[in-house]
Amino acid sequence: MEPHEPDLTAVPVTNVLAALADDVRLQIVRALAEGGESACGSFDFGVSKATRSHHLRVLREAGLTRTRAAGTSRLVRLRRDELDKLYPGLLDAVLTQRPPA
Amino acid sequence: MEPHEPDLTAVPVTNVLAALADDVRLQIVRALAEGGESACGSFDFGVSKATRSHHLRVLREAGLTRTRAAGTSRLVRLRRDELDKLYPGLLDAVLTQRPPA
DNA sequence: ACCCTTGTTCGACAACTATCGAACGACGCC
DNA sequence: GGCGTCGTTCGATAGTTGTCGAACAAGGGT
Repeated sequence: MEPHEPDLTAVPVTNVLAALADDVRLQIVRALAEGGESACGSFDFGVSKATRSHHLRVLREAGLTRTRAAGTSRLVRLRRDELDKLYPGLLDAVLTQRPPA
Repeated sequence: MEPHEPDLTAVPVTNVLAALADDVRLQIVRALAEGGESACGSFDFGVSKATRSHHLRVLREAGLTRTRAAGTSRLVRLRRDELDKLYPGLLDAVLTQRPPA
């Protein structure tokens, strides 16, 4: 089964934005941006593994991440270069933690 | 009744992104970015006026636009300065028309 | 071979959202 | 005052999405 990793240019902008417009997924993206390639299991944000798997699929199908198998785990990484090339400033704008004031 | 125009810093990023993650709303935002302040009625993107009104409210409540009454119309404008300050690069990244290839 | 760990998939369910027509309200104009 | 325009709000509906538990599949270790 192919991992469904689309060409980023083929994904409508609205899909990319929708993928980022969820708190859990944004936390995943932040963790990936900071920690680099990580196993799915490392994202414990208070949701079940079924839900986590769902969110990872949404991110993957929106062209935001790539996944590869590694033993019994799967390693996920941000497609940062492509993202920055196609949407310069988007990730930076979204990832930056804003001051609470 | 106040027009519900929140402080941008009080709006969660996910709300801003969700507001942009819709094709109709993105067209509205693009039109505003190009044409400046415009009347609600100038956005005819194949939806009813009820739906248009709904989308304009979503944009307003996400802090993306401001609305003011002007006679029988209402003029909407993009809060571009604030947006660019708080999320530098976001609008630029999203507004740029992608090459179809 | 067995089991444990890691993820995915499958319903199911609740919540949200985009859409519409119709009713309503506000304003300007004749 | 009366009418037409512009826009909002209401109620309904169909579709999408976030969430879960349970079942399943694939690997690694012992």
